Amino acid sequence: MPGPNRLRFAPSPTGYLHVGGARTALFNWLFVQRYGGQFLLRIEDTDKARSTEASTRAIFEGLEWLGLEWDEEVVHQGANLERHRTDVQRLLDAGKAYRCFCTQAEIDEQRKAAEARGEAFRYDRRCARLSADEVARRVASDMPFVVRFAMPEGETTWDDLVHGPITFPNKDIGEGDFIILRSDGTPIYNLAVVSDDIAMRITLVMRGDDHVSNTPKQILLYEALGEALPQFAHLPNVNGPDGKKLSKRHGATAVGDYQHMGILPQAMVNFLALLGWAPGGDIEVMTVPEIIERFSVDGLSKNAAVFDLKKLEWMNGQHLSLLSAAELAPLVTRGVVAAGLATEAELASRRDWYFALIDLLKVRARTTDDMVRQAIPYLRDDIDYDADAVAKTWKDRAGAQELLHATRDALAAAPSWEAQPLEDTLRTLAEARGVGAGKIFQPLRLALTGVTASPGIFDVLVMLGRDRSLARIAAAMRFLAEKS
RNA sequence: GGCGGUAUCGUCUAGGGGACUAGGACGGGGCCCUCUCAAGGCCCAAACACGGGUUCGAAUCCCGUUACCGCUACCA
Repeated sequence: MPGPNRLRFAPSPTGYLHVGGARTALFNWLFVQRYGGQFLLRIEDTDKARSTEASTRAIFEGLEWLGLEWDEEVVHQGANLERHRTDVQRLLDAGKAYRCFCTQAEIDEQRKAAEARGEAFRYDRRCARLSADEVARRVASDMPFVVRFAMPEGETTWDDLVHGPITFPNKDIGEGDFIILRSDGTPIYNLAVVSDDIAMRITLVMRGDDHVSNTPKQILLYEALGEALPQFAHLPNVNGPDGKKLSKRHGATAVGDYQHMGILPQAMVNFLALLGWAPGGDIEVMTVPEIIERFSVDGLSKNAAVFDLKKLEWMNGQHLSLLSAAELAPLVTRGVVAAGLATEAELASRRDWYFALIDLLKVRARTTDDMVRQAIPYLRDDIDYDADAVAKTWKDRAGAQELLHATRDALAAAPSWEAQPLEDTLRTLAEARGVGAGKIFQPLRLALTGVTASPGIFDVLVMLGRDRSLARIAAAMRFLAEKS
């Protein structure tokens, strides 16, 4: 096999980068990382009406976030119009394509008639039978035409890297002699793709399953052009929970949405990689280098996969735990600052404390957004009490008040403000009062954090510090006094 | 309608003729740990779409049926 692998991801810039596209890009990238070669990016912007600059940017941003760096310059398909026309001309010169002067209305009529007869429509190639003189005369008189590919007899087969051999009888490919050049002189998708893949010296076309029926057309085009064929690999679709193509109706579909939900790019990559590929063993949580090391085309599966948000969140939690506080800090800081909980400078000024907080929160969070939410009691001066928690934990207001009072006195008298002495203090208090330690911890937790779920109570006390802890308890007592 | 693709627990999948009383993971249920919540550990429920072959033997190979998906444009 000559030359290095050259693969490309070729999205059309008609929206954001959705998870299916990201998965396709990822597999192309993984193949190159694993087997060597180049991963190229081509923007298929020949449909001017639907293509936007903003969505091109969104695609770049999505790929960059995932860490899927591409090689060489980005190719914009729209810039290659001249080559596309030249390739059409080559086909025309070689007699592999011909001008068709049938109007849209005529074709529609034929199509309708065929349907009425219950038959599949196929172009009757009447224009292929026009004499050279007649064609010249019509062209000279400025009669509009499209260029059609002259479909050969026989059948077209390729050995798909994921599906194995796939064969199409040529008579069943599309509507017969398909159009390759519009009457306005612009190329149709299949021609543009082939022309570009040849120019980019692509050796493996790895794309979504929805392209399998385009493949025989493209193979025929390569052959008519006298060019060597690349290999093909068609990845199964990514569907929503109802088994239908993933769409907005299913919730977040853009990779950017997951970034904003606090999903880690490495978790997204890990999750996406497992959608349609399996390493073979029982390993699931992997770093990107581990995925690359294990990646193999043999592990690609043929069947469509359903995107399961629950599993993504679980996986994100796994990756969160894998990262150090230092690695997580920039991500969490962004959220903390955006939520107006603290400034970057404030966090930097007590770095050790901040990192300790991150370590405490990361194990009980599934996203970085969760961490920001859970960090609130430690960053704000005042806290709100969760209504349900108050109703349950401080049900007996007078009793709770009295208990908090005793707790505060005990804590205020603690020999030092560290986890172990604080634990000894509170357990001694519980014993003295003849109650289980939990009976003291929960009301205290609510006073300290406003909620019933938090890290261990001694860690909370330490994170809050002596002054703030005692102040919180005092505030809770005032709250209870007012309410009773 | 035609053509193509796919078919293992609810979901992601392992499995490529005997190692399958079908394994792992998410999710669900239970227990343990425990100051709560997570994390972690242990356990439970849960699948080879159906029908024919081939074979001593089929989740694995072949054919058919069914279901689902895709394509069937002067969209990409």
